[in-house]
Amino acid sequence: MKSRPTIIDVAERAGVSKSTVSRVVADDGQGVSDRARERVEKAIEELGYVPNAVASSMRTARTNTIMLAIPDITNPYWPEVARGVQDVMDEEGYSVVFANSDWNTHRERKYLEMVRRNRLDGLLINPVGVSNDELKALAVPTVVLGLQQGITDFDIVGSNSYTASKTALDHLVSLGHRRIGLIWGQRQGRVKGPRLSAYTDFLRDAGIEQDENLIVSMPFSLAGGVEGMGRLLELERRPTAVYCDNDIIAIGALQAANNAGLRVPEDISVTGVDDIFAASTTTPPLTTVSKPKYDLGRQASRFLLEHIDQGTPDAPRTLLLSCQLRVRGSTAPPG
Amino acid sequence: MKSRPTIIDVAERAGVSKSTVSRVVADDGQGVSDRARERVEKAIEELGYVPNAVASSMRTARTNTIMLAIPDITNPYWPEVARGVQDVMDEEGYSVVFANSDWNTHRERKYLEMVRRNRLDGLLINPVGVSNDELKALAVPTVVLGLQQGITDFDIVGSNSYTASKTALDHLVSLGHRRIGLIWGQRQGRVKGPRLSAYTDFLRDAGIEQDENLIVSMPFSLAGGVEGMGRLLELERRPTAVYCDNDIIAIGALQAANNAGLRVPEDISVTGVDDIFAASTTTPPLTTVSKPKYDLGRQASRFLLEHIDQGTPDAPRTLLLSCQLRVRGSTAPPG
DNA sequence: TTGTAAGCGTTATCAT
DNA sequence: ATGATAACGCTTACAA
Repeated sequence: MKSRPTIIDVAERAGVSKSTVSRVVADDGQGVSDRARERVEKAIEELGYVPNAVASSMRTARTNTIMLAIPDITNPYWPEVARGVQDVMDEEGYSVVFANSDWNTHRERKYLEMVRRNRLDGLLINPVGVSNDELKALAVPTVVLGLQQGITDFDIVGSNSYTASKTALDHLVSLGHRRIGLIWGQRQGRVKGPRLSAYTDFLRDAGIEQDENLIVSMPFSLAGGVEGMGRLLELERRPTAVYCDNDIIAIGALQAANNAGLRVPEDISVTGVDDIFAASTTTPPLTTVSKPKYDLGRQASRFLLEHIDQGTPDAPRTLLLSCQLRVRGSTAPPG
Repeated sequence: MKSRPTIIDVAERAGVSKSTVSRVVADDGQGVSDRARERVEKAIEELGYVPNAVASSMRTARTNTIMLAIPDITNPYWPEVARGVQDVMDEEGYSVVFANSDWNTHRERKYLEMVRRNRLDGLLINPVGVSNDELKALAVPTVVLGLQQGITDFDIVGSNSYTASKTALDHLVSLGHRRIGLIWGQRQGRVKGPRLSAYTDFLRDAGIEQDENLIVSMPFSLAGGVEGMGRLLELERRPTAVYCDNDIIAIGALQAANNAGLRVPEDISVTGVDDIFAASTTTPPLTTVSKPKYDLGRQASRFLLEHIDQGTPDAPRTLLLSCQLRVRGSTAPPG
């Protein structure tokens, strides 16, 4: 049971030095005679030689591996983002290590340490607890996924939910709605939410009277949506439409409306945000604001690769991809 | 801009040798005096030393990293499996690299090569094209996810869909259905499907007349489900219930039934397999066979870790986790 | 208990 | 165009 052939075995077999073998493997178009190249390639073939990336990393201080740290791959929002990341990294010959922080700062910190120990080349992160400074202390090329309060020194790639929310609200208003509820998702004390300000700003600009009672704050879950819609339906003056902070909440709201014997959209309209798969399979299918999830992953990856190759640029950029309103069946003029 | 401190820096600062530092870092409870340990720990602290895993791998020939190769993380079935893998690997200090083959054998082969180059410690794979022999040639601890035809030399962790299908069929029959359609998912010429045999076997055992027309084969997609249900509804003698090969197909079938003006479950019952998130949010919610996706990931990981730690066992095992029937709203006695 | 020293498989520098 | 040779940072016999 002899172990894997090394560059030396190849060199011996080809009758050249390690250096030459290394040169043909690197394939930089460096100076190697055709004759030498041929013999080396033949030897590689015969021995089934596969270069040892670990040894290479040792010398070059590059691992060609990055980490993607997100809260939870099980949340229907993330797989597409992950796929975007995966695809561009793959093209560029990078491996991507996945990490699920589970909204747990402690776990998240462990991942940062893993990045250091394993000398990963970069980090793509949707931070749930770590600060701008901690990220800075990591001293590794980093791009942040999603708009985050307090992130000032890194490139950020997110989506323009402020504008997107306005589009959705505009859709509702143009249908004739004036009394619009908001089920707003609780983030753990971070971003107060472009979506909340979009709501307030929009209503003000549209000259619609604001009503504190129409705003409820709920966890990002089906149950949160159910509960939130429940609250809204208890109101004396019910909303005719409800704008939910994400699709999962919206689906919960849809269910609550159904359970209360209301028809959607005839009796009440509902909209969500994200456009996860399940949003298209409800009855009625959910009108929602589609986030460019896949592209978000791709763009963030491109930025990260730039940082890795060309060093972190002087001024951090914020790239906001635009969202798209997908009008489906859950919205209609007020009954 | 000095680079990261190495074990030598720590040694110097603590006034000991590298070996000693290495010993306290390894923390094997090896012979190290309390005094030495203290000084080393202090030095590590002060310097902010983080061991270089790459260098370590170089010596130990272990990377503490495995690869999870699946067709597509975007398919709602996989994220939970991935999460299971992630969680146990995390506990054991392993990183997991993700790879999406996209049902492309070529891509899949590239991933196998990546496993070699990067000297990964193990592979968890749902093979889409590579053969048992190719996997064997990899010579890396491997566990296969999902029952696969032709895999003879590896541990397999899957779910008992044969039994599960029978349970679902039994549910339908006990509700009174006798004419049960099957929308069967096309795999790329691999497993003919325990689900198909389950169907045939079950009907035979239940003394129900078989009808070729009730079996249609479709791609694993929403469109496939729509189309499949369409075919079934064109039949002179329509089925009163349809058993679908997975939830996505079932959801498509549900939509087709709705579009045809049929009520589910009053006019026709529908069941799926997998229990993806969207299955619980349709109207009516889908009765389905729930696969132990998370556990599947966990179990497969445990097997893999055994192989890594104790070497590949003599006889490959096949572990079939059992599925659970989830009766929801899409099934009822025939109208 | 501690230290010395020999690798691990590459890449990069410097001669030739 | 090619070859010696010195790192890279760690682990692990073996010696002391």
